[in-house]
Amino acid sequence: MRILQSAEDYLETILQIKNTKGFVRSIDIAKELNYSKASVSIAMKKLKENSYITIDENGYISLTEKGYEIAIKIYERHEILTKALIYLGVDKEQAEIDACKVEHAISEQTFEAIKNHAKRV
Amino acid sequence: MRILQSAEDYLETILQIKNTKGFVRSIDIAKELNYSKASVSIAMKKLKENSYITIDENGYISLTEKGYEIAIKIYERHEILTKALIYLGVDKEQAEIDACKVEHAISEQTFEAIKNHAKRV
DNA sequence: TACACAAGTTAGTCACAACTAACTATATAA
DNA sequence: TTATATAGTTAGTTGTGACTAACTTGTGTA
Repeated sequence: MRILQSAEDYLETILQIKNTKGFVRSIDIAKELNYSKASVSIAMKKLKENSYITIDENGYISLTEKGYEIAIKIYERHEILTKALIYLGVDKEQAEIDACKVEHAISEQTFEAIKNHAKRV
Repeated sequence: MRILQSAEDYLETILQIKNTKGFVRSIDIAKELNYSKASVSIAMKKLKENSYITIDENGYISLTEKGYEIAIKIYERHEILTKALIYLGVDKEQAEIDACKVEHAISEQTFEAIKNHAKRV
């Protein structure tokens, strides 16, 4: 499983729910992303098969180290890109939406360049 | 047909080939994008059906007004985003790749904000 | 006990966008 | 004239990632 945009989104969402709610189930992800239970169920199965997450006997989801690394990377991108766009004058909501798309699209090099630039100005 | 990323890419490529080569056929697009002839053929059929392009009896492709508007928008984004990334220190090649993804992802508002910022610095 | 609700799964469907293989049509060279 | 190369089309396939409908399973309450 090469990591696809959708997998990155799921992992980021799992981290974000974990941080705010303390625990993560499929249903929490479905509500957060506005997806059906079935879609999330299938996605979690794949993430589990590929060792990005574990699911305990009660359905509680945890990130593995491998999963966490991706989640935190995307999460950091999300935060920084959103702030950068807001700084440039974009509405908070639009900044969120666009950051969420851009965070998956850019290379490490481009992200670092943007981050450094943002630090300077 | 809502305009999808792939359609934007095709229209931008048509404009770019037109500008450099003077004329555009399906095969030129296939070579430029590294797609099969079949894929381009099907895509052109859809773009024609939805009045983004016209195709004359010899297979030469032209943008309609509607198609040109999208093509030039994406083309401008591509140019400006690429330059901006290079300015920030990203390799020319990587800047091209990332600009090509980001150009489809961002809203008008975000692009204008980036453009204005780029002008200032 | 029986019903109801919440959470999760499975099966099957759909749209998108690429692919290969095999075909047609046309123009050019041996 | 026949063979070859170029351009384009059609049919069918694949992978991704969403969907609905219908099911199970577990828990808590009348």
